[in-house]
Amino acid sequence: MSKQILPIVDPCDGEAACRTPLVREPLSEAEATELAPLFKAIADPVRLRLLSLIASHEGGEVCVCDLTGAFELTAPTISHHLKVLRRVGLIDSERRGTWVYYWLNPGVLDRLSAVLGPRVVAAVS
Amino acid sequence: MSKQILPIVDPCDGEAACRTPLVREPLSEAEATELAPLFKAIADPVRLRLLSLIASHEGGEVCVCDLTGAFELTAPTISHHLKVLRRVGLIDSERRGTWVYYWLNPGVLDRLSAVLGPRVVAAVS
DNA sequence: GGGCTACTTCGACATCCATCTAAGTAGCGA
DNA sequence: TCGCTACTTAGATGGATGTCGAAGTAGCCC
Repeated sequence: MSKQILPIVDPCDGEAACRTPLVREPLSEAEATELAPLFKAIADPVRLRLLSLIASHEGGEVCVCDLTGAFELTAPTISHHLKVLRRVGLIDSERRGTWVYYWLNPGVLDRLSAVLGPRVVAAVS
Repeated sequence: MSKQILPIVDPCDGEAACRTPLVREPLSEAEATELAPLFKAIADPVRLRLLSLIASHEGGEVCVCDLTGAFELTAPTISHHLKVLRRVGLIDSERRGTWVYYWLNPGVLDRLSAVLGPRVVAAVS
């Protein structure tokens, strides 16, 4: 009846900041300098919603035209926010004909989650 | 031999933004407005390191005097960053005699991690 | 009380940032 | 090629933010 927690997935690129949560040991200056821009990118209500709209969308990608309608903001402003998210690698985009599609880059969000939290994907033997 | 993932811990205060990760369904405007300031608070390399120093410290609390030495910044600047972290509820503090001690407020960091990530603490039957 | 230490608050300043309008680019269809 | 749609880039602007020095507050000890 003993509980056993076995981490089986580490969606990590091998860096210490990914493997070790904030709470386990002090973040180095280099790690903090690398992570801060990622958190800064999501530290805006519009970008949080954009990221969520993109990440949760059926099919994994969204046309910009589907995003602008969700906000009372001009198209350049939405474009600016998308650029911020793209610059830090959270999302990527491609033009296909008239439209531009955005999708979530896998792993990056998981890494941020892993830095903050003690939660681990676990399996049982 | 089937893997089974049973969430046993949900360090959540009951709000939707906590239970449901960003990737599962679109964040509401209210949720995004509430979460953004929290991410903004940790979206700075100095505050990330401060938070990590506090969170990972033996005994759970740290004297400010132990923090200032870790940075090449003036005391007012450190004090300012601590205030930012405290304002959003990530940390709390108390004066005991000459010194002021800071500690991590439980749950808040877990909640942010839960919003970003699909990772769940799991147990096995 | 006087002086010392440990912070915090205040005020200033330079920089960054979210937003807008206007203008630019890219594809499509007539 | 002309016009239309779908963005993106450029430039401007008001507001937020990180940092500092100086001053304020709080506790301790002589």
